[in-house]
Amino acid sequence: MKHKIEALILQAIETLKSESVLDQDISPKIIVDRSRDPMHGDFATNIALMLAKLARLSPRQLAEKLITALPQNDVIIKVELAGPGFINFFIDPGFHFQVIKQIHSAGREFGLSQIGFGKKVQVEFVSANPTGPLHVGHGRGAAYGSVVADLLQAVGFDVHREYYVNDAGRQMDILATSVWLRYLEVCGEVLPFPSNGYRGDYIREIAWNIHKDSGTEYHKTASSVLENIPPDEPQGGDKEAHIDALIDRAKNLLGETGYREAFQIGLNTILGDIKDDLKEFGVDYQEWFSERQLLDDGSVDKALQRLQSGGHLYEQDGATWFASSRLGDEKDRVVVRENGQYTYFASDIAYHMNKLDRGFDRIVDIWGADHHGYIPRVRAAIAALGADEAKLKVLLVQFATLYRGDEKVQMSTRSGEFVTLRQLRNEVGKDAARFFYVMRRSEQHMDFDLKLATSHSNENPVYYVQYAHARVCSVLRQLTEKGLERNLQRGLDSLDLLIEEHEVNLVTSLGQYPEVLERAALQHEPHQLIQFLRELANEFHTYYNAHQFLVDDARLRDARLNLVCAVKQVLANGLGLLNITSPESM
RNA sequence: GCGCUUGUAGCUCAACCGGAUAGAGCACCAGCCUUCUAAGCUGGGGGUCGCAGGUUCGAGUCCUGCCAAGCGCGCCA
Repeated sequence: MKHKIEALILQAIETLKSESVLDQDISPKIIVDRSRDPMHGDFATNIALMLAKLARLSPRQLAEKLITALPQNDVIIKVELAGPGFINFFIDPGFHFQVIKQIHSAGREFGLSQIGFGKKVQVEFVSANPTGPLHVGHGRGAAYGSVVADLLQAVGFDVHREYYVNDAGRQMDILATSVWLRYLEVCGEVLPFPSNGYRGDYIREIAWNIHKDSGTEYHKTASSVLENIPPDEPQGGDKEAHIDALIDRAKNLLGETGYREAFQIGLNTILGDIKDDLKEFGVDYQEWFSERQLLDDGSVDKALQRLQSGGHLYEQDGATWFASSRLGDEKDRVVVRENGQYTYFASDIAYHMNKLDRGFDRIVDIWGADHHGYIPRVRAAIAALGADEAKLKVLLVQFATLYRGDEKVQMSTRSGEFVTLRQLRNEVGKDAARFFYVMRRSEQHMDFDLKLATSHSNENPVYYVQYAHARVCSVLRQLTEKGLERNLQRGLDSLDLLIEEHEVNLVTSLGQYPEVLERAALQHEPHQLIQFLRELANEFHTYYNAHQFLVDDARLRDARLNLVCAVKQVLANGLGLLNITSPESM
């Protein structure tokens, strides 16, 4: 409808151009908005205010001419000039009600569109290091990312969801070594645990399982492990040097293959947990992309060569630098360290080159807000690789500060003290958790009160929306119990009986659903969909309290049932996009 | 110190690429269940949109400065 009016205005402008009221070369952006106040009709445009200067007319004069030039059509019953020069459009109420027919025929498809034109878009999100289970901090990125991806798909993009697995690098070595040291404890060895190691119970579990499956295959004595290892921090040493020495010792004592095996078992176990968690949380990926693969298949080399040939690399202090400051970054960045190892950034350049080479029209990276300083260097890399950096869209998710009542919950992966996503899901349930996470704008800091979220009280707004759905189902059950049947066609033929204010409001809202989806998707703002669903639920509950649906008049009854079934359908569609269930009863 | 993000009702948050009288929920007060689920509805109080300038027909929204909070400024990931 919005687009229809936009088209009409455009025609009117063309007419005025041909009459030389407007210059030929102007091509204004037509903005049509839903009117907030019903007094102002259904839609409004400010186009006359925008173009008044160019037309050398007062806004109201121009609006007058535009209204006159508006082509004949069958949907607009009244056009008004208002205020400083707004043009308000009043839609034929009968036309509003046609949306009920559309909803009944489109069903689950209602609201979907093709404005994405099948463009290929890659969405990468969560990508947490596989060094421990996902915690509630990752939950927001998971919920947000998956809904952003689903929304883009709903409006016609070809979406590829991806998790970048950081299965290389020092953190993974620390993980493997932590597992091995715990394993040695299971074997009966007594040795101090490094302050920089991963201390979570899940490490012990993995160690225990390795011992169960492989016995003493990786067993070495404590003395051979600790011999000549520099002291840990609590003993006055350097914790980094200490853990690095332990990593080297593990590689020496276990040998390349032995170490690799232990490493792999740890990785597989944790990554497996992460995959399970996300799946249970309603998050599905098309691809789990391995960082190690980039290193192993020479992609990182290739990426650096490409930067080299473009003249973007230089040597200094024994390291290789990427001249990112020439491309908008604060300073240049090291890609190959003095010791010959690639930095994390090097593989990230390769990863983004890979994304570009796969032919995505758009690349969406969803990161925690603490990584915002990373954006300029990745943009610089994309530009240096010769690609259009506008293809990259980075969306930041602020961390949720966790509270239990008034008390702030402190979390640290290393110490193993955190609330896992699994715990949250078990306590709150998938529906409430997802709803809660996506309810606010992603850049907005968020207080997540576990006490509130875990309490199954009516304060949780997800129940409010779900309840509206369940109520419609309940009405339909009542209908059957009364021995009545719904006649769809009779209802559709009787839509003109829906004259109550509540009914008009509901139908108007239903008609907005496709616009809401479009906006939420293009602006990457799932909370707009939530907002809409809450409003729709509110209008339904109000209607429910004000009017009886199961009335004696069969025509009115069927018309109303068609309306509430349309509401049910849209609620289910919206909740479905959020991957939240639509219960038949509560 | 520099950079990014945020600042709206007592609390948590909305406000559609600048638009007409800034809206919800929670909390508070007063009402509504012999009628389709009261996890609901109706009404009420509650605001110098952080502060000060600027841009224009019009600013919570854009620009500048200041104040405050979070985050970031490694040859870590």
